Amino acid sequence: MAQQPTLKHSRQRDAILAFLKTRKDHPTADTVYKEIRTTMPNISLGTVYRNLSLLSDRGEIIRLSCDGKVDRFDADTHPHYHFICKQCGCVKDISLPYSEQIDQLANETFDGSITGHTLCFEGYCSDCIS
Amino acid sequence: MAQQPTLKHSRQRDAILAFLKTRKDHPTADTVYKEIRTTMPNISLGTVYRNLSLLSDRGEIIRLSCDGKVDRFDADTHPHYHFICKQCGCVKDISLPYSEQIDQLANETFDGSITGHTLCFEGYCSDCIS
DNA sequence: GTGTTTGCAAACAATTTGCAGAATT
DNA sequence: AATTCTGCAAATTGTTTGCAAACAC
Repeated sequence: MAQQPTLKHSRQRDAILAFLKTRKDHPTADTVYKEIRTTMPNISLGTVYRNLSLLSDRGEIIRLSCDGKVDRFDADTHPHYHFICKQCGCVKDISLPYSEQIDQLANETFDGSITGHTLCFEGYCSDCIS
Repeated sequence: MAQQPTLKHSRQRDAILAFLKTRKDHPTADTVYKEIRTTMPNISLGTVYRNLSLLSDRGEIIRLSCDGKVDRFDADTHPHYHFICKQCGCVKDISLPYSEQIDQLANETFDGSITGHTLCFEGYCSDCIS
């Protein structure tokens, strides 16, 4: 779709990607911003948003829109499912195998072309149950 | 969760629900607003939002957050799956049976309690393919 | 009459964007 | 030197909220 302009290196982008790789809790842009700022104090929120978009456009990270309000980001790019807690809003990975067959199945009766799907479970996380 | 205050009748709410029942394309709040305004010119956008939230809280309609940006609303409240077009953004119903088993399956390895899921397919709709 | 709902406008939260200067190739 | 990238601030978008008047029961 969008042709890629030559990509230049940037300390900021490196830091963002590196940080995301250390986290399994699917941070929001704001969380990324606040964390990175502890080691790189003048990074701006705009830069964080720009790089998160750039990275997810290039498939180096995944953008999650589970809750319909805040986007979250995941450095684990292999297709997998998520869970969102109705109480605290935390997002976790679900260890079910990703099913390509369901796309075929859906395609059979669909007047168009299905290329993938996102599946988000909801309920209460272990912390919110107790 | 939230205790229900006695519900009073409102022409606006009736109109919104009636309108939604005539549509299968999962309109956004803004679409609802613009449509209703053709027959009820001084309805306000705030009222539309308030009633859409109220109706979905009461389970009379469903709020869809497929694309992570705009919410859409559906008067068809029985659990079913959706499709969103990567090109034009239209949202359509998918005629796959809703699977309760998948929640059980996910629950088996999940440290918490899963109560449901939302599944959204993506790809290109018939109009965008040609 | 009491309490809910409305219209309006202002407030809000998340995200995007324009621009001049800094960094990368 | 040519471009991309950054910081900053202002702009945009979608949605929520406070308030006084209007409406429903």
